[in-house]
Order: sequence, then C-alpha cells, then structure tokens
Amino acid sequence: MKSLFVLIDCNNFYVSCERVFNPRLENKPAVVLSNNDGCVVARSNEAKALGIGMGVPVFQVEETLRKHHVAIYSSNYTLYADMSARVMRILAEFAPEMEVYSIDEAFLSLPALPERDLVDYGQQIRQQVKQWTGLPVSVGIASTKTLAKMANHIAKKSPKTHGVLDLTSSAYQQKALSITEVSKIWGVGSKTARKLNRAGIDTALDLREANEQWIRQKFGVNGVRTVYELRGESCYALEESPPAKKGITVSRSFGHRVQSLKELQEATAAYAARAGEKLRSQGLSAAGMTVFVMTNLFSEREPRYYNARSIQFPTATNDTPEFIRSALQAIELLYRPDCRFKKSGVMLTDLIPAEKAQRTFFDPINREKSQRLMKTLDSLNLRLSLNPLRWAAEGIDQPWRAKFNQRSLRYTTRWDELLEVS
DNA sequence: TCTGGGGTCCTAGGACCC
DNA sequence: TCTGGGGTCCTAGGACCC
Repeated sequence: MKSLFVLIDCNNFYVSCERVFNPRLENKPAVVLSNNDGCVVARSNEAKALGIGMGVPVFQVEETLRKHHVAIYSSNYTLYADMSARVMRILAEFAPEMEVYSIDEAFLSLPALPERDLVDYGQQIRQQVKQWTGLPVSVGIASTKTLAKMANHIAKKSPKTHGVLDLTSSAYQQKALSITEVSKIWGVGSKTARKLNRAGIDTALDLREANEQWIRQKFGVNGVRTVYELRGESCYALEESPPAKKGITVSRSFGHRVQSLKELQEATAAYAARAGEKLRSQGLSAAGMTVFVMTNLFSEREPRYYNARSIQFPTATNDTPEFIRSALQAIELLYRPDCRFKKSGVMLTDLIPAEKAQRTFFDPINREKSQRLMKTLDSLNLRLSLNPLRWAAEGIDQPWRAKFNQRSLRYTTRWDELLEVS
C-alpha cells in the first residue's frame, strides 16, 4: 500500500523553548544566539519581520536589536535537547513509524487510507504537542518527503492553513508548487537555485516539468531525485533507525583569541575528552583521529592559518587518555607562536562498533582496565550531571571556554534551576 | 590525422541539511 | 573588535593496476 509522509516541525524552535519558560516574550521579537553569542540562529516571527536574517553575525544587527528591544538569549542546548525529547515522545504515539530528522523535526509515515481526515489528524498533533509542552508546531502531509517539507513550509507561513497543510490532492499540489520558489525546496541550496534561475526555472512547478536529462547532467542524481519527489514519486524512504555515524566531531570557537600553546592544548584535550564520551555513548570505537586548528579566517590584518593532522591508531579505541595523548602531540606540531587561534577541533573517524575492535598482540594499553575506567567515569558524569570529573589536561580555569552571557536556566534538567513562580 | 582501455580506490572540494 | 557547530553525500581527478 502507498504510504504518506507527515512532517512535523517546531516553529522557531529555540525561541519557542525560551518562551515556554518566559511567557512575557509572547508576541515580542526575540532571538537565540550561537555559541560564543556569535550569530543569530533562531528568530521569533517578530524578529524575522525586522529583517534579522538567519545566521547573521550579531555585530551586524546590533543596531536593530537595540532599537527594537529584541530579547536576546544565548543557546541553552541542554534545555532544547530535553524539550525536543518531550516532543518526540508525543509524536511517536501518532504513527507506527517515526524518523527523528533533527532536533526540531520528525517525519511520520502512515498508510494512505482514503477514509482518514488528514487535516483533522494534523490538528490533533498540533494540539497535543501544544498542550503537553507549550510548543507550537506545523504539520505538512504529502506522498513524498520533499512535498511534505513544502507543505510544512506553506503551513508555517500561511495563517489560512492554521498550521496544517495536506498536499495529497493534486489540485492543491499544483497550486503549492506554483507558489514555491526553487530556493525553498528541500535539497536545493543557494548555488543550485541560482543556476536554476539562470535557466528560467523559478518555481517548484517549473522544476517538476524540467527536462530530466538536463537535470541529470547539471545537478547529478540528487537533482533527479528531487524532480521525482516533486512529481510524487518517493525516492527518500523513512529511516526509523539512523545509520551508524561515520565520524564524530567536537570543535568550538574559543571565548577569546588563544596564543599560548598551553591554552590551545587544554582546549583541544577537553574536545578530545568530549569526543570520547560521545563515541562511547554510541557504543563505538575509532581507528583514526584528525586534529585541526585555525585562526580567524575572516581577518585581513592577521596571518590566516588552517592546518590539520591525522593519526591512525594501531587498533580501534575508545580510550580517552589515548585520544588526549594523540591530540596533544598533534597540537604541538600544528602550533605556531605567531598566530592567535580562534578555534580547534577533534574528529574521530573510521568508527566501528566497540566490540568489533581488534586486539593487537603487543598492546601497551590494558583494555579491560581502560574499559572499566571509562565506564565508571561516564556513568558518574552522567549521573551527577555536573560533569565533576575532568582530565587534568583540560585545565582548571579554562579561560578559552566560549561565552554564553545571556543563557536562561536549565529549567527541566537541573533541580537548582527550576522555574520559580511568585 | 589523432594518444589503448577499462577498472578500482582514494581524496579534496563542493553542495546540501539542520 | 565582533562571523556557530555538526553532519551527509556526490563528483571529478589522480594514482595505480592489468
């Protein structure tokens, strides 16, 4: 039987999370910033209306933010991740199959039963999520993921839809395609959109009717898939369990420019430790690691420098001391005293399930002992939720840590940060 | 008048997503 | 002075092989 895709997407997710705990923000312009309070990564509708773009550096819109008294928040990922989990638990009850697509989006898959009232179904989802979490969502329904995305996009923008759009009828589809610019199609980015526009293809409808050979030649197989999806032929299946990760990266910009080798090493050791935690939480080991450093690549005055070093481990490992040792060695080789560093990072690569890691005969590390130690540390850090256990190499004061000057409280995950009502 | 042909693997870079 | 972080997939080109 044919199935349908339902895309549920939280509206302005990070801002909406802040609003749940601060209702005074309702109907007011508000933004949430990236790490280091560097860029705008979420905007309320009111903030969008002020012309504040997605991803713009804060310093470029400072004037607007001040003039219109826009509420400004640093990212509070702990809060957003927890709110996301609550939303996903609710959505899971609405269909037999679900794909969690991102922190604020999920696809559901339904058998296409003619008697079902899909708009009513979408409204039930909206009401349930709103009532149980306080978060507003939009719902798009169609026969392919790309069309469901489009339906969701229109539902979000058009008040007439009341947040739900069902695009299963071809008359609605035609209309929706004709009002959607190619740049808004899922899978069409700015580069591709510009190329399409130059060829006179402006709307999703134009793209759906485009010559397949030409699309294949200019945009490859993914271009063709998008055209098929617009025609209602599904090329992207629901992925209930995400495929195994191919790499794990931890990288951060520093809170200030870092010039000393010691600080650069501390920060990178901390990233290596965090990468190790992530790796083990997914039951994986890594056979390779890449460490990179960079200065401010936007700067025109200072020397710009990016460099990376890759290491292969003799045997796949998930041992944090091993990661830290290798990271520190790499950093020493990458370091340049004449540079002011902005960012470093650690990528773990060539991942395999931990239990499949081959043992070598002359292994300098006692693997059983290391496994026990890692397990103990991870469970303590998880349970105590203050990450009290750190490696000495990460340093104590950590002056390089990114700044979050306007972070709200972690209302849902910390006893000492509960919402207070007076 | 004209360089042989075809396969595989790896890597860097580009484009996209949230 | 101030510009996030974490991913995936595809393609083209080079190296190498027979």
